[in-house]
Amino acid sequence: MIYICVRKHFAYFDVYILISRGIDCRKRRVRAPGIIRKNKFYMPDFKNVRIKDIAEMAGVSVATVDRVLHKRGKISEKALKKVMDALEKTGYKPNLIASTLGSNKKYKIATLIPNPVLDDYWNQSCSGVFNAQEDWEQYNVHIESFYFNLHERDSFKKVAEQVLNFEPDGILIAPIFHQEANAFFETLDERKIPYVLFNTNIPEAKPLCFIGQDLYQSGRVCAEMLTARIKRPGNVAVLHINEDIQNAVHLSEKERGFRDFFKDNRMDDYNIIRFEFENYSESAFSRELLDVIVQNQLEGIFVSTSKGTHLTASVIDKAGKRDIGLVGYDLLKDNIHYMYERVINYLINQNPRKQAFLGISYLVNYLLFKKMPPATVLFPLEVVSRENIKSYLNSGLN
Amino acid sequence: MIYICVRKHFAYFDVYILISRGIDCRKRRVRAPGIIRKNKFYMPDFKNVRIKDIAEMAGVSVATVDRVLHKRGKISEKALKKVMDALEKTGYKPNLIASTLGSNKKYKIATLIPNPVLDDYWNQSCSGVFNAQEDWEQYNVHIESFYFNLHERDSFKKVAEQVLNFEPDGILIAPIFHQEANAFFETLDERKIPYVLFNTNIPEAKPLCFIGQDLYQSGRVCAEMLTARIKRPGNVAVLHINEDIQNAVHLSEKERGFRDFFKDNRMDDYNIIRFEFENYSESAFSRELLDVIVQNQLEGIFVSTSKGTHLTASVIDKAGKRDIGLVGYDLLKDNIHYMYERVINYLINQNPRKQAFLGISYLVNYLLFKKMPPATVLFPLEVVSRENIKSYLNSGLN
DNA sequence: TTGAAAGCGCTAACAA
DNA sequence: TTGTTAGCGCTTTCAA
Repeated sequence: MIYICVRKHFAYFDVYILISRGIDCRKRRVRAPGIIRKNKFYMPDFKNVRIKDIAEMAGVSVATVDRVLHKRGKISEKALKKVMDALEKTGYKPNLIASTLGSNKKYKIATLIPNPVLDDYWNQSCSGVFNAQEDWEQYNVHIESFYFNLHERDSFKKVAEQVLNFEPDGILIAPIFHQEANAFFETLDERKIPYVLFNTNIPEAKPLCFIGQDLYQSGRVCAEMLTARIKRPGNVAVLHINEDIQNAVHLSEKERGFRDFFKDNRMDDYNIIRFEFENYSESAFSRELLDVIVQNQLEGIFVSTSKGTHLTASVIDKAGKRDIGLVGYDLLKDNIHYMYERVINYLINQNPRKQAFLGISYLVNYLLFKKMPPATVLFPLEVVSRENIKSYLNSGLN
Repeated sequence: MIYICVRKHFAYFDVYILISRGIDCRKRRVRAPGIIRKNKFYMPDFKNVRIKDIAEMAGVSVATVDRVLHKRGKISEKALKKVMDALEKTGYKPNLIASTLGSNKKYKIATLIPNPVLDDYWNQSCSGVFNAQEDWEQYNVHIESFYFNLHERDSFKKVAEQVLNFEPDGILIAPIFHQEANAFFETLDERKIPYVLFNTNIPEAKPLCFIGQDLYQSGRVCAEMLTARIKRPGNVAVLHINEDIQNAVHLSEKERGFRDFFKDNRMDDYNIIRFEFENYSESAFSRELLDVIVQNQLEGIFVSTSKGTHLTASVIDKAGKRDIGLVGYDLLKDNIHYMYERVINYLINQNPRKQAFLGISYLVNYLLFKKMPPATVLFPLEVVSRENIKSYLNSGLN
């Protein structure tokens, strides 16, 4: 039980909280006597409840309370009950600052993502990791980045091995290669190493959290924006331009959303055609795509990948076909260029930088403060156009 | 001087750092012997330099080092030099966590914003404050909200007085009333109370930070989206619907951007007409607006305020004029409704919740960790449509 | 002008 | 199963 004793002292109140066994636990001189709501004591100027207070209330030691809080060691039923009671009554919240300082642990976090050198998209993820690194270095967390080759499954396997050797306390992973990733997750689950997934979801995995976007809905948004741009209905192409088939599911979800938008809005006067380009040389791609455009008299194009977006834009630009609507993904350097050039009309921002940044934050908060992240975080489907693109480029990680 | 002594021990290294006077300050068994860069020692697994280390290097006490670090109290030239030297050599960085814990200070933050009861926009700001409150309460920061009446300048003055009496360590302000706010800022500057501005910028003020949006550009985005929606050029209206003229500058910036978009894109086939509605009763407003719509054969409407957006939508809806394009502001409950109802086509999200949340975060980080926020934070101009609105509603404060 | 020492709230090793 | 105690790195009071 909590008893409160208030004595007026000029403009102030002397406040005592008497906790259980009649112990005068605290005394403070404050401006207002505070209030009790739901059996809990609230006082603006007042100290928070500490472990020590809980211990005194429950008639046990701080170590016992600590054991209850962290579910470690063994505790008698009786002690457990008393502590839980006190916790409940006071609405105890741990002081995370004291906790990190006290534990004085060092945490190692690994990232397992595609090599940023060859791909601006992953380069942006990378920069998100670096930003997080700066934020957390004072908290005794060390982040080590491991990069695999986006085009080689074996590279993923090999680098995953390196990550294991690093013995991280947590990992941020872009699980591009479904199968290889799954094998890796098994090891992680065994060793109880928590991991956060981003960009690509793997349904079988049991990560701390997945960070990404709703791909189906993202396809719908692209359809919405593309049709807003197109003046007269006609042929519309879905282009899957990727280096490997790994992304198959990923991309077809977007296509499904894209097509459903037309269906649901009864836009029967549009004809949607699908094309895939895989492992093409640039000149071959250029030729093929041009063929597609001319032969089908395309009114609009939806590209399902970020890199594919500027590859397509480049072809359209060279062919002088700017009247074709073009919608794609992400604020890559080249995409930004073609947006200003009015070749690309809309970009959906997948925000790789923020995805990575948030992933690290979740990991750190989990390790340091035992704070559980949400199981799934789906980022907003940001529509970027010529007029608002700068506002996105200038805005940080807020 | 820093001396390092490394001894190989199987796969590990015993590392000693010998700091000045030959004191063996630390010994750790680590995986790699670390490196020296720019005369500083870096070691992944290694402890940071502490005040104690500096004190030992300089041959003084920790108290003296603390005095140097915080420029408080008097120190002899000699001691100062020695400490500065050690600080320099080691690249000392304070442990902010220990610092906050040690000082055990309590911070009071006040918010000075319009009363949330009557306006969903400010209600959302409010909820951002509450979210921040939850995040920070365990860190000994107490947030007190002070509300003024959006329609009365005097109320701002009065409540500002109350804020002062509360003696806050920092304030978050939505400075709706230009003049009154300026007077308030003077007092704050005098008393050296830091404040963060959000929503409305006041050029003369010297806040810690301003959080808002680029209003001009926001008007341009609205024009862009509205014209994407409109099928054939024609009359377009700019509607300023507000309860008072205070927002004048605020709103005309948006209008300027809106108009410039048409100019810059040579869309001469559009005719832009401006209307103001002030202090109307709902029925009068409804009648007047309907008049405007019919008489001008409007193709599209741009509403510059969030509340005005659903007021307009309601009129359009009742009149069954859904073919008129409508673009406005913010994810207010009523706006969301009319977006699903296909009356509103696009909303620009000003994100009042996040603006307030971030404002508090900046204030707390400044007070607790001496972390300086950016001078200006302009939020991205988020385009919200029927297809991506859910992704915005579901996403939290990330 | 300086230093010793007692906190801040929590953790964890050790003893009982 | 429980309690005691010495940290974590910094601040701050008090005495010298």
